Amino acid sequence: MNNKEKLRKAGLRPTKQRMIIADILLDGINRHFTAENLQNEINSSGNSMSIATIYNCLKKFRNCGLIKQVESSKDTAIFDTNINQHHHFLDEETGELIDIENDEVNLHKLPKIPQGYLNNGVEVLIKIKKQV
Amino acid sequence: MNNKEKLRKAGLRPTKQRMIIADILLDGINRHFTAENLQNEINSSGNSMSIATIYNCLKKFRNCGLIKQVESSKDTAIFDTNINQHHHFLDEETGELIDIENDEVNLHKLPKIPQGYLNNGVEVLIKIKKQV
DNA sequence: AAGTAGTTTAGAACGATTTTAAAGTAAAAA
DNA sequence: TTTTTACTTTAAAATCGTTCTAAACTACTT
Ligand SMILES: [Mn+2]
Ligand SMILES: [Mn+2]
Ligand SMILES: [Zn+2]
Ligand SMILES: [Zn+2]
Repeated sequence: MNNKEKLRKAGLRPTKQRMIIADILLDGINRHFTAENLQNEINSSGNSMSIATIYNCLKKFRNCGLIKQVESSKDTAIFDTNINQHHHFLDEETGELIDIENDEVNLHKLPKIPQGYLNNGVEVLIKIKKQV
Repeated sequence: MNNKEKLRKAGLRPTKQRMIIADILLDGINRHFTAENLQNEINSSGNSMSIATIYNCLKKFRNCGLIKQVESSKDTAIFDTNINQHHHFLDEETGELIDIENDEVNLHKLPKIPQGYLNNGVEVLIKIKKQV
């Protein structure tokens, strides 16, 4: 399925801008990135785009499940092209995230989900720091 | 150990403002809160404090390990008085966090820590959503 | 082709957080 | 105790990521 079809299937009009972003993000290589990172990639690819459009687009892509947003205590939103359930290493010093595939973690015992709620995904974060 | 001693031990001068905050946060009851939540509690206690001081203080407390900051994709920082290693349920709709004690989770299989790094803490986040 | 609903954009606005710089306070030195 | 020093608090301004506004544009439908 090409990117135009992916956008259509997600219910999004394949505009020029969304195609530019899809071509960058949906190339099968997983990455963690900010809106500014993406704008730099867009610029490097010889295109340009308003930051408002980039935010609009990332929000749409996220809400359609084409990308994810990572939980982060940094003040800049971090997005993730790996939409499979997976986990992360986090170097808190640098903010660097490294993917951990789902089958590399095994949760043996899980607490009971609170009354009236459903489990909607489990994420493991392993904080790491550089060895001295 | 009283709060004045706790601050001294953490290397912080026990100023009037830090004592007011310590009296609210270090009462043994665990909570998740924002800077604004804390300012409201300070006001309710008959005191008042500049928001800059509240941020200064929260940063110092966090860096000293008296409180933690939670990983969150919301744009407002969320702090946690539970400084033990523990986990969370997160209702993504409301942002509500519920503590999971460390012994309620058992990680059977963990990936190898990347070369040159040390494990610096594991956090499990269980996203939950209200049952329909 | 014409209509319409959705999209892009520059720039303004917003909200959380940090910075500034001056006044105040706690601890150390005398 | 007084003096000195470094640290802290504050209001206000600045900063920065993100969202909003409203006008121009474009994709899709009729
Ligand atoms: Mn965040
Ligand atoms: Mn912000
Ligand atoms: Zn990832
Ligand atoms: Zn907690």
